[in-house]
Amino acid sequence: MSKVVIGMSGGVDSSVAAWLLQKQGYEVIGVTMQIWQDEEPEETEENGGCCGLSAVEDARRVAWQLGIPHYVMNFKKEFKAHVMDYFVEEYIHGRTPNPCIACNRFVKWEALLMRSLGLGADYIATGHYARVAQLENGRYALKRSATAAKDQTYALYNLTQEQLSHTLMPVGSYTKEEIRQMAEDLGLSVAHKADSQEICFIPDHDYAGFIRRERGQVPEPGNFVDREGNVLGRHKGIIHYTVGQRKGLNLSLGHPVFVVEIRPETNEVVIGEANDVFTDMLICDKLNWMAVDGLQGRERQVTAKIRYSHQGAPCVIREIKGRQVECRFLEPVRAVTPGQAVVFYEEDYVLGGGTIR
RNA sequence: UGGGCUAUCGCCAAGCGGUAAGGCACAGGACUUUGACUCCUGCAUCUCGCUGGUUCGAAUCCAGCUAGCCCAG
Repeated sequence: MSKVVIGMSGGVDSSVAAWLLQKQGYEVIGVTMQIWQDEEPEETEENGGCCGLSAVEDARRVAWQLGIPHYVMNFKKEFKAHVMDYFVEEYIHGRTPNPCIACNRFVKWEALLMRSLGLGADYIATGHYARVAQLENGRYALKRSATAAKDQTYALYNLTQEQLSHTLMPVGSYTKEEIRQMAEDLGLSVAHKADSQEICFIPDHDYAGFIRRERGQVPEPGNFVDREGNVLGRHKGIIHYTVGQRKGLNLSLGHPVFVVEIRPETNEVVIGEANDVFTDMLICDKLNWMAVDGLQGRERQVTAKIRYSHQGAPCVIREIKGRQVECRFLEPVRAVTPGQAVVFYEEDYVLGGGTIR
């Protein structure tokens, strides 16, 4: 019997995932990762399923209901190094990070998988809405979940072949509604728990304040300028902004204006009209290939997602010097943002992805 | 200290005697395993620079005052 470690967040999805694996005949071991929470989870408020504060208690209860062992593993060091520090560093440099992607690659997989294999497990599993498949070319690739409404492959594009080969994602074949229904039928206490959302390690949503506390320094105010260089006003420091942003600029120009570019070298935030935030090209680096082993010099027509909640847009990708990929969209896309991930899809498979620069 | 113009929500701005449009900004909510975008709701009532007057009724008419702008000195 194959042994699988399931990462249990205390949410509905991973809870049902554990049961599905059990039903499929695996020897299931529940593990909840402690990544940023304080030792004393006193604030047991409803805080979502991914990595909320009530994670350990809820996960333990579910494991007991399913009759599987449950352990808590501490990954705070890894989380701090690969997620929190990365998050702060990106903002300081005027980019907009996606902490969930880093957390998946380095904490949920790299760290948890290594420790699980060390414990004699064959696989690790999660409650993500995605599917893992081995293709005819021998490579492993993520396949979109059965429902377009809930697909989390974007946040997982950075997983390696090694990691994918030891990964199971049982809920990827179902809809969110079906999963909730199963949880209810099983009588799981977390059946109606709210979905997770927002940055888990910044519950108050004040990420600028978080960066200030982590860095111990206040971001420098600077100028808002238009594309001609005219000064339009003062900004609070570049960490407060991201490309495409409208709210919080405090600029009253009679019509809505948006951030079109952040210039860390001059500490300027460039402001433009709604149209100015559309572009038809982007360049990305730090590529991770999945369904294929690189582009081998040829161009490919793919569908690219430039943010988590993006329906995807058709584009042509090709390799350029410096191990980078150029992506030309057939129709302009809104707010291409440095630091965010671009993920390429062919059919329902993740071809690969990279970091927008 | 001659003449002219203007003073309505944080910004812009409708209103022209009948009981304060709208946009931007801002706040709250929805959406969302990132940041955003988007959507919904709210946002001047001892109130329309101040003080009086005319009128059944004034932000809207009249007078004076104050402030700012422009043109002349």
